[in-house]
Amino acid sequence: MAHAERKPRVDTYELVFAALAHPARRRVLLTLYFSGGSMTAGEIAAIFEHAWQTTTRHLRVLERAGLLTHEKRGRMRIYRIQRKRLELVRDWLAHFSRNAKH
Amino acid sequence: MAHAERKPRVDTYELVFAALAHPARRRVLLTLYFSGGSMTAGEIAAIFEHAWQTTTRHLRVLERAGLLTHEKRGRMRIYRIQRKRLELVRDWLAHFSRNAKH
DNA sequence: CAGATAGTAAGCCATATAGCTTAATATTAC
DNA sequence: GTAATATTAAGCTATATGGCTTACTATCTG
Repeated sequence: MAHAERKPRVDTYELVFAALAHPARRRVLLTLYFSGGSMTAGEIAAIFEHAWQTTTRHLRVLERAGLLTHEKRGRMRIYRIQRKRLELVRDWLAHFSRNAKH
Repeated sequence: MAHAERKPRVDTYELVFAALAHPARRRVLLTLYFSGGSMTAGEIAAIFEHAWQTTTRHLRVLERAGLLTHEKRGRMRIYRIQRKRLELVRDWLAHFSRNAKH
């Protein structure tokens, strides 16, 4: 195996689709987007009824998938949506409109 | 099942995104599409190395999500992709290009 | 009819996921 | 420094998922 850094697309798809599989995580993305693209972890956690530690974990999943990034500002973490990453999904979907044999 | 189209969208998203979360299921859809839109259960199972019973289950998940339908033809089941259902995903993605406050 | 073929169903098991709770860490406020 | 605040980390548990294997059903062939 060649040396790292070369994330094959396949794995990326994997992370992204898995991340989008949970309703809470999709909601985080939507909320984030409609709130201007960035929110603190606390603000994000506040939209859910479940324990905020649970949200923390969802944020980690989203970040691993590249759908979010965060930045430390004092004692807060500001999460920012990475819209670009969502294009991966669009790309995948595009397969179904091209090169069709039918 | 010729009833209504009363399924709340939310649940539908849930089923579709969950179905797409597994690489084998995404692959089924792609293979099906690039093979002309329909294949028998056996042909689909043949593309995988895992037991075909496992594929059967994946097919069930995809069908529940509305991404496939099947039709009995003799002792074979012919699975057909429902491309239209994939538009749900596109619709969801579209949220991120509209009405932005930023 | 028997036997082969195409496929699903059901049950078992290991692992993953997503809640929870209880720390722990870091920063700001006093 | 101590306390409060913002947040993550770690560990527990229940449930879901996705493999497997072993039936079982239905259809076609002779």
